[in-house]
Parts: sequence; C-alpha cells; structure tokens
Amino acid sequence: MPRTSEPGRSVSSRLLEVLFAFRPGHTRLTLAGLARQTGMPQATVRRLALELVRAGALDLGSDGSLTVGTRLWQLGTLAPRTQPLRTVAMPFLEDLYTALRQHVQLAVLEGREAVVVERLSRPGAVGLTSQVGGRLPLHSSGVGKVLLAHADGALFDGLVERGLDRFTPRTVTDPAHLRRELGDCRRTGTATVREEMTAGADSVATRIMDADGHVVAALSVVVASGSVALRTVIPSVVASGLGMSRRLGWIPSVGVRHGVAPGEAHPSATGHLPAALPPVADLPPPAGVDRSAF
Amino acid sequence: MPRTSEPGRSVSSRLLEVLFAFRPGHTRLTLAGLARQTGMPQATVRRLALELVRAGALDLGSDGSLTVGTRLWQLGTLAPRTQPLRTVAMPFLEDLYTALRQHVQLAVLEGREAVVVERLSRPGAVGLTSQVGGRLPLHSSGVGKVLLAHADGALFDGLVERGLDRFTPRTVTDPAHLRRELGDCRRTGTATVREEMTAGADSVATRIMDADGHVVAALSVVVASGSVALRTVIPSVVASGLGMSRRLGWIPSVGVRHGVAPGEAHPSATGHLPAALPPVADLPPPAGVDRSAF
DNA sequence: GGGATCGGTTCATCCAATGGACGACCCGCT
DNA sequence: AGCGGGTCGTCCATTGGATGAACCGATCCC
Repeated sequence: MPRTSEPGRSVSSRLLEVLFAFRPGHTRLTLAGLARQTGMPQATVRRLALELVRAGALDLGSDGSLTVGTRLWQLGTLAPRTQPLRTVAMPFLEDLYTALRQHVQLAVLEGREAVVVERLSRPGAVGLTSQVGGRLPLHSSGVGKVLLAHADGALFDGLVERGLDRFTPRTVTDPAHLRRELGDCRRTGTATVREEMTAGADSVATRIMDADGHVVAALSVVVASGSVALRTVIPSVVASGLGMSRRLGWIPSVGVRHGVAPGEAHPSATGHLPAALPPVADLPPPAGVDRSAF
Repeated sequence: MPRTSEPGRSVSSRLLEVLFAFRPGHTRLTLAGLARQTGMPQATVRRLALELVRAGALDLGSDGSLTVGTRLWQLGTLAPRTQPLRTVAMPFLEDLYTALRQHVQLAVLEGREAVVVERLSRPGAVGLTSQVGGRLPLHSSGVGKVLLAHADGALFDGLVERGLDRFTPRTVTDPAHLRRELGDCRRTGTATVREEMTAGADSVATRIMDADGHVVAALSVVVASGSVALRTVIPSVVASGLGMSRRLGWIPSVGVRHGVAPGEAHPSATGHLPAALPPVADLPPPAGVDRSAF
C-alpha cells in the first residue's frame, strides 16, 4: 500500500462498495460521483469501475457516465427469492389486476424492509409510483405488516428499538398497538391499512405460503382512499393469495408456520406435516440456456 | 503471491468470475462447485464467496449452498436498459396479451444474443417455457431478427463468421438469405418466423424505437404453429409497438435510425430531427427510496 | 482569465491476497 | 468398523498486485 493506508478494507469490499453505490435515485453515476460517495480516491475508483465495465456488470456511457449493465440485471434474475416466485405469481397478479383494476403488488422480506418483487399498476393516473425493486417499511404498509407478523419475533423487537417512523397522522407508532394488529394478522391472514404510509392510499394485504407453510411473500392491493369499500376486495385478494400458495406447493393441512409472536405465547403448532407435493419453487430450472421459445 | 502464481488476474476479476459463475441452470452452487467452475483453489473461492455473502450479493443457505441474493436482484433492477423500458412497456404488453391470449415478450440486444426483458405467458399449458432474463439467438427468433436488422452491420458479419446454428429444418442458416430477410425487416419494421427456433412455434415481432429513432427493443407474439393466421396478429403487434415507441418519446417524423445494413448501401437518413419530447426513459427517477405507495 | 470540476496517467511503496497443506467431517460402500 | 471420496474449514509464509498522492490536460462557468 502507499503512504496512507486504511487497513481492514479488502479489495473485494471496495469493489462491492462501488457496485452498491448504485441505488434507486442514483442509477447513473460519474467517476467523480462514485469517488465522492465511496470516499475512495478517484484513481482507485476508476480502476475498480473499469474492471466492472470490462466484466459487463456496469455499462460505460459515451459521456463517461456509469450505469448498471444488462449482464448484472440478468444475474439478479437468478435470485431464488424472486425468480420462481414471480413466474408463479404472475398469472394470479394479472387476474387479480384485471378483476379489480387496482394496483396489485407482491413483496418479500429483506432485512428490515419489504421489497417489491412485482407490481402491476393502472396505466392511467393514480399518484402511486413505486417501482419494482423498491422498498416499503414493515410497520406501515400492508405487505410489510403481513411479512412482519409472520417473521421472527426478534425482527419486531429490532424495529421497535429503532423506533417506528411516522409517515402520516394515521401511522401506527405505538408498539403495543402494532403488536395487537400483528396478532390479528396472524389469525386472519390479512392486513388492512388505511393511509398509514401515504395520505389517500389504502391497502389490503395477505400472506403467501410455500410447501412448508412458511410465509414467503405478501400480496396486496392498493386503492385510493374511499374509492372502494376495502371489505369488498378482501375476498378476492385472499383467494388469489391462496391460489398462489397452492401453486407453491402449500396444502391447507400444513397450515401456517411463522416466527415466535412478539409478546405472546408461541402459537400452538399446526401439525407440521411433511409436504405432500414438491414446491414449484424448488423444481429444477430448465437446464442450460433456455431456447424453448422464440 | 504464493509459490505458484498466475499473474495478470486481478482480485476484482476473480471476484466477478465467482459472481458470474451463476448462470441459468446453475443458480444454486456449492463451494466446491464454484471452485470447479472457476478453476480457482478452494481456499480462494471460499474467501471471495464469503465476502460476497457479507455484502449481501450472495445468500448462504443453511446447507452451505450459495444463491444470488435479493440485494443483487435489487441492484439489477436499476439497469437503465430494462427498468424504464419495462415500466413503459408493461401496460402495452398486458393489453396485447389480453387481446390475443398468446405469449408476448419484450427483448433487448445484449452482445450476440437477445435477452428477454419481460414476458407474459398463457398460464395454462403451451410448451413454451422461456424465462425472463433468458437468451434467444439473433438469427432464428422473431425478436432476434428485428434487433439484428437494426443493429450495426458488424454484428451481422460477426454472427456469420461464427456460423449460424441450425435448430430446426426451417432455420435460416444461409447468410445471403438471412440478409434479404433483414432487409425486408428494415423496410416493414416487422419479422415473421415460422418454426425456425422450435418446431411448432411461430412468432411475429416488431421494433421499438426511442426518442432518437433508435431501435432499443423488440416486441413479439409467439403462437403455436397453425393455430392462428400470422397475418391477422401483425396489425395488433405493430400497433402495440408503435404505442410503446411513442411512450418512449419517439415521433413518426424522426423515423427509424439503425446501423449500416450488411451488404447494402446505407439507407438514406430519414432527417434526424431533434426530439420534441423528452424520452420517458430519461426522465429522472423518483429521488431516494420510493415510499409513495404501500 | 481564473477557478472549479472532470477524466486520465504515472509510479514508488508495501500490505493484503494467495494457495498449498492439513485436519475434521459426512457420507456410501464393502 | 474400516475405507475411499467428497466436502468444508483453517493456517501461514511468500510476494506481486493494489494503492493513492501527485500531476496533466480539457471543459465549463462566472
């Protein structure tokens, strides 16, 4: 190393830091911008970035700007949490969307947030513009509450410890209140949220189970507040969710398995039967490059 | 370096080699498997892989297997070639799908192949099971021919040089024949393919232009051979394609700009007018983490 | 024209990356 | 039980690739 060194930082970590400097809202970065964000000297960033470009992970624009490359997008496509889930869920999402003509979305748990895996939005209007790949808070979104309710209790504690951000006057920020809601969610399998995240937007969410009965995702419908009686959309959302779960290999007798409920006794285990059917998500993908269609 | 060194290989290139060892059909790898694939010693692969896991790029299963992480999927989501294109195209894809009830897909050019960016498939049956993120050959698929026809002539030469693989008896492997077809495609804006890739599958494809008149993607419908008269679906495919192009900022007066045609004179440039409207694809994304909806 | 910012190049320094070796462990087979 | 084959995990002496301050030229804007 040169005169001034900062030990403890591996080359790999620097490379990954450069990669993950690309975030929503920072999809197009310059060399100088990267150097500023990462705090690394410009020469170092340059070498790393060019190496990423050479590998196809990043694209170098004619103006010198850097963007995430298609190659990296393809790589992300292989993520097991999203790929099989998406393909299974798509038909259900479409049907639900055509039936309700409202925003529908599918999300999974990632760290302390929910990540939108797929989303269908009414083309015209409506102020809701979240993106696939975007994040949502666990305590104030429909999908978030469903995922949180069925996650390990430690996650709940962690969230409370860090404090529950308030987004609107109706956001639930009282841990005890939230805990009660999560209990309801575990019992009913659904969560209803009214203007807790964004004023003017309500949401109905339900859980998606895999063959083991674990909640692997959450499905929700988002509507403009007051435009629809939420009670009327619940059945269709639940039905779609159960349909998806079945396609994932879940069978009703397995029930639902989830983490220890925060602040209450562990729910009496609903007979953990071995899965009778292999989950679709675990089916081996078509070997090699797929060429079965145009 | 240790006793035996292999100079010329940077740490970064090794790390990326580990990352890109994940391919369709190899989405779940063990440490030993990675070492075998990359040819690196197991100790080296282990360090790199663990570093990737620490950064969230890879997920480490309880059984020691490695998979692409959700974090990396999110990163790929930011790719400019896919993200804006997808959001713009989705409504059109859905409409086209509901109108035809056939497979519809959107692809972009990536290297010497076409990459499927989005796809809607008839839920029930039909043997076509390509995946989003999958690759298709340029010379024998509908979207491939469209993309190839409007790409730089050097790409055509490169493909011919490497040889045109035959997939079915009807695959066009004669360069002169293919060149004629590409000329037709440039004139009409569409390509029709009958069982050149897979027996029993036909396809109609059309081009998608951006504000500069450049062909940035291709849209296609795939149907079972003989199930539909292809001529009858062409208008709807073309209309959807033009609709998408318009949403991308394209205006008819700009025309279509593409690479030098292989083996023929450069098409008389169709007045390269400055774009009157900013292309949707270049609109700045919502700043920061998106929280505008549930 | 002066100041700021950008991309690009150089090069002496030296620490982190390397991989062979070894051990623990888990199978399936005899 | 013993054995071969396959994993995963750890150690450590060696050295060459990574590093970043310094510098250059171009561009832009006031």
